[in-house]
Amino acid sequence: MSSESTPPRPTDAELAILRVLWDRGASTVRDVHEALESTQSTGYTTVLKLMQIMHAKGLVTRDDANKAHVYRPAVEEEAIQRNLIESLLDRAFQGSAEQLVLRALSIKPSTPEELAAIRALLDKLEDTP
Amino acid sequence: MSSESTPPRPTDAELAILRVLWDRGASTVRDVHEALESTQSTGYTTVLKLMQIMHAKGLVTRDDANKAHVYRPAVEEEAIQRNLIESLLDRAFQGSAEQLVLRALSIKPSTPEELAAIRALLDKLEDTP
DNA sequence: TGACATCTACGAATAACTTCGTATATTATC
DNA sequence: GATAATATACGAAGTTATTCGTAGATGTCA
Repeated sequence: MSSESTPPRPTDAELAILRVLWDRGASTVRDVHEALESTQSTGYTTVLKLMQIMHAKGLVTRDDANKAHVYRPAVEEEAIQRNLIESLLDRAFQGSAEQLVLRALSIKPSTPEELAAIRALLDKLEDTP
Repeated sequence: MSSESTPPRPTDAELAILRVLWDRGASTVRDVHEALESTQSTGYTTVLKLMQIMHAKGLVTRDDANKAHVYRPAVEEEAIQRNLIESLLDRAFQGSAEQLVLRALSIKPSTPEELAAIRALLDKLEDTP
């Protein structure tokens, strides 16, 4: 039954747009463009074109009832994150999630709360193998 | 003093070659090509060209004393891994290393030993803030 | 030395991603 | 309804990554 269609891999520009959509929810091109303006400096039509491409790829859905089309993410943030991590595991960590985790934890100083959250997950993983 | 020159970002093909060099140590183009053959099916001159580009970029060093040049990695595996993780953090996790760790841990079932290693690192992080 | 194998150098084709200008359609406003 | 504002659609250029064929240099060995 499970037809697990491999979620498409977003490019960098696409990922930036997806993040806006995940954060804001349904948005017009203008919304996304303004949200990205603080960080990047891409033209309006560039964002438009990218979102059209993403629509063709099935990364977003689109409601064109009104003049300004409204876009929504068609992929789950968690699924994309999982994909990106698996790709990174294959390419740079020989598949070892633990190496990646160790490396990630040593990059940034974490707050006690964050460390506690990770510890809690470890507990759960050890309990239910 | 620290002139922390940002390590260059390897592409996918470059990363595959770097992994061979990290594993095997000093290698000729032929060595790398043969090592990659099991996984990919890239032509010899393709690998050659890539390694020449990597040399120009400073990703590898080269000893051309003999006819077959000998290449060595010029960047540390750990530094590249750190870079890739930081890039992924910025692009997909809003900088939250914890989210990435939690996601990574939930992907693959880990052995008790691996979980213990992570736990040990957590202990260390909590002890020395 | 001469024939053969092996290597590097180089140019160039292909594909993917990103960018934006221009044209055209739609909506709002006076 | 005319004008301005705003939207989409489309084509195309620039960049980067990947690929490989061919030419020329270098080494091997009988």
